[in-house]
Amino acid sequence: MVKETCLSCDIKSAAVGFLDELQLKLLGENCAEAVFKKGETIIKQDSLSSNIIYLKEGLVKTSMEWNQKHQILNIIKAPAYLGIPTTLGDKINQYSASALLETRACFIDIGTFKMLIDRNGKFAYEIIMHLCQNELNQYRRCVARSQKHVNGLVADTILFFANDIFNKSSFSLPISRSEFGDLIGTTQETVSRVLNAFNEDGLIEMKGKAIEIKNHEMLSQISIKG
Amino acid sequence: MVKETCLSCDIKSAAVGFLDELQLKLLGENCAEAVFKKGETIIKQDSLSSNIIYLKEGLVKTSMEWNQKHQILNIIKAPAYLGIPTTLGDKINQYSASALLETRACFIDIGTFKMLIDRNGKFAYEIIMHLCQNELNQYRRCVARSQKHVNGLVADTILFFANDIFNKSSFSLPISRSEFGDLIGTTQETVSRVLNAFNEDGLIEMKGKAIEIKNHEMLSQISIKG
DNA sequence: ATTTTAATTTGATCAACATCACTTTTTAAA
DNA sequence: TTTAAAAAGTGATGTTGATCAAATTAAAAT
Repeated sequence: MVKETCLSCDIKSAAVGFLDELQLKLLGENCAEAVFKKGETIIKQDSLSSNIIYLKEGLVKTSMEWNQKHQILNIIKAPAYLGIPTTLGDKINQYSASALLETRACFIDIGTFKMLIDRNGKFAYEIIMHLCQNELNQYRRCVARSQKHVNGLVADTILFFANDIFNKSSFSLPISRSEFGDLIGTTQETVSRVLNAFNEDGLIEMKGKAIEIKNHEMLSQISIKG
Repeated sequence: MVKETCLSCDIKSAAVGFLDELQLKLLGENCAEAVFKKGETIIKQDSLSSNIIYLKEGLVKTSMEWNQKHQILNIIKAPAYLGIPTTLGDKINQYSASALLETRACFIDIGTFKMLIDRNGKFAYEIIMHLCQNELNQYRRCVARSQKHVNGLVADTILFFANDIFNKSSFSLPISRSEFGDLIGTTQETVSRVLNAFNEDGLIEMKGKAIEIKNHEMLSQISIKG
């Protein structure tokens, strides 16, 4: 198998787009691609953080465990970086990441990543922008989660998958009811009840994991009102 | 009044510590210091974001408003940067910041800040580290807030002020009961009740805003158990 | 000093959602 | 195909903390 070089990669991140040929070569020599099946762990909380990860294809959740409970922090769709905060911010991984769908990921050596930040200001700036936007999103999620009621949060999540992840109003939910609960800070039972209520009311048409949005308008209303 | 130059500033950030003389001069020519009284707004949500702010002295809260309710995102003690995510991540400020105590702050021109990132890799790397650590803290706070009960959150907050902000077990709470509620996602009534219960039980000694921790051990237990 | 305004406390009631217990359905394994 | 195991649905009950209402205290303003 011929190793794909970063030079020829057609799904470069915005940051990598600013690297020159030499830097791309350096990156290519210090990264490795791996494929994760649905459910497989990519980053394990409490293990040593060792690589920056760039997702080329797939869908990933990040989650943090605390007192046996765990909470989903984020759902990340390729192409995107994964785990920069936990890799650069701490020696030990502060959260886990696992594949929600089959996922292809490049593992980039930290030393190389640091070197690129050091040598290429445009690269560094793109990484900074990315971190800033991430943090803003995190703030928004956190505020929503603590201020909206479950109906609003469930509506939010359905719209999130439809609009941001799958770009269509009909999709297969890539998470269980229990994970859905971990994402919005509630229990699987409550998620089940709310989803079924939405189904009854004709807002969505649902069979198992298959969801189709039937009333986008009403769902947005519920999302906004909370 | 003689303008204090960044060169002679003795509370430089770690990042600024990596700047050379020329870059320090550039920074000094493109920043301005201002003093905010307790309660004054430093960053206003929904206004245009225009400067990176470096806090030299004081204490600040950042908060996000949504549906008339607002939530405190963070309490930031000088010396520290303020508002990098909202300034670099969006044209419009996504959150507000206001002084909890009298605060001295340097306003740094965005263009200059970007230039420093571009020209000095060590500077950029320090900023990146700072953003990463911030994001990890934000994750922890968010998980705690949605998984702990109010007793645990109130205990957390008392310990936070004692350990991280004032470095002593006796201090004057720089926020109202209502702000305390916004910080942990509850109401002023609930905060009042819990604080008074802690007072009754001898965990703290409280008179108005003055708080003294009497039982550090027990408070930590409550904080951990949630 | 007195009035006004805001912050805090306290009590009573209520609603949202968790928890528990159990059934049903789906998926995976043997 | 059958069995086992996980996921999802449903009802009954309970708890936490919100909400509403009012009193008290503290802080500003005149």
